Amino acid sequence: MGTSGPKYQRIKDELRAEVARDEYVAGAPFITQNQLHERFGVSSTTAVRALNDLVAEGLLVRRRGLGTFVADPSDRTAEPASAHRSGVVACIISGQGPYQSEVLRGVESGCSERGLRLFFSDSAVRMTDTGHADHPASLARQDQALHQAVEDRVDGIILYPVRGAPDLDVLNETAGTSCGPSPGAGICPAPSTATSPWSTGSALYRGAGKRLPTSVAHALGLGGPL
Amino acid sequence: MGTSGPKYQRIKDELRAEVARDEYVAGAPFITQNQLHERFGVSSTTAVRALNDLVAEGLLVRRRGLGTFVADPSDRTAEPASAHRSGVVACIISGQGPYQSEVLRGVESGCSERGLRLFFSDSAVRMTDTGHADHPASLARQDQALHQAVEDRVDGIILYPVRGAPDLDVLNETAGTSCGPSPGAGICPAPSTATSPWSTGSALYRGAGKRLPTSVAHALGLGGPL
DNA sequence: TCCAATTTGTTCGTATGTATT
DNA sequence: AAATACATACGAACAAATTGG
Repeated sequence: MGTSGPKYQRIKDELRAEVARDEYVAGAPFITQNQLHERFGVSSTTAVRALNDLVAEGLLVRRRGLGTFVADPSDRTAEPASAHRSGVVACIISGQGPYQSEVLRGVESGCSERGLRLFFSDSAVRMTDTGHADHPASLARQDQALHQAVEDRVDGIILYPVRGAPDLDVLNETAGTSCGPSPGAGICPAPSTATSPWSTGSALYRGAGKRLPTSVAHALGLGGPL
Repeated sequence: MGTSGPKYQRIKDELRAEVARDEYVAGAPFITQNQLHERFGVSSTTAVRALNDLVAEGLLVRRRGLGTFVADPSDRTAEPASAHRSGVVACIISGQGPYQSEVLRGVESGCSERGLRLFFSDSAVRMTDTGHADHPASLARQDQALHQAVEDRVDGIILYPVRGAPDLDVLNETAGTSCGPSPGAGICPAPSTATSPWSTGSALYRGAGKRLPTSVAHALGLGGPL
């Protein structure tokens, strides 16, 4: 299955990404709720909920008897997007041991030097007694944090991922979405030392060819340039 | 009555009117979706829709397992609403030792539980060699972080202040400013055990009489209610 | 004008999952 | 452990609006 969370959320994410990727023309017919229900294998109720949520967001317009359309960009609430920098970087870390604290300190100082604000969240969820990590729950929180970061239109995401859970799908999807109208936002994978490009620590940075600030990269244990 | 139209619309109108008539107390239990479904003779789906719409309007708050409540009057500005509540809390900590990490973890988890995003910044500046704190510089960073938090219109500020530097002036000033249009933002000082109200750990929270979520307060080592 | 097809709008009843007390 | 209450999801049905024959 996809990643996590409610179906209507995933549908919303997917559609948002597609609209951001300019796969639809404003004013042109979008998709019917029946197409949605077939394509995602959900009930009509769920499809309708996703569409209505996106209408509430101002992304779509639905006209009874006609269909569902992509809203006029002018009507879409203030999305200069690529031009405007939020000045915020999200840092999503799993766990708060000594090493993670070190990483966080480095990230904080790197952001502070550049006048960036820092969203911090910890995706680790520990089982009450054992102290062990609860991986499924942590993964869910990681996904949720990524999702929120995208919705907040952060300029960059520093991700210290949940152990042993690369989950490239979410990341790619996130990258596609966060990009918005600006072309070529890149995923900067960790260096080749890592087996998975996401297993050590990685960074998404918004904008074409944008590189992660070196001090931040260094804090993540990524020696070389990304 | 019977203003024609959808049932969920009529339910919304009725509930809106009742809230406006002050028939419910903010924070007090409102109605369950089951009560709605009985009282209006509609299905649960319809009741849920009405309630969720009112949540989107900022009039109600629903908490799973608890119930549906009337939102804080300060939070519902009758407008699209999202502009007023940022859903962000700033956490300004000095230093990142084991204890600070513990505090930060608690704050993060408290915020996460409530769907709040967390601005994190560390005001400690270490002298390159000694490892000692540079107090004047740290104080400056703390002030700057406070001001930025105010400018960002965060909903709350968690402050673990620079050691031995209460500096009530800035804090009071911050409190006054952070209030913005909403009157009576309060400073919630630490309990009497502390010599200075700001020496242990304190919290600003936006809105009149607003209290810090207990789990966050607990993470700050503030046992009792603020 | 009427009809038929398409598409959204609303509502129903039920079921299951999850969080809180 | 049980009761309560919200969260999500399903599938079906009918109503209302639009378009084109």
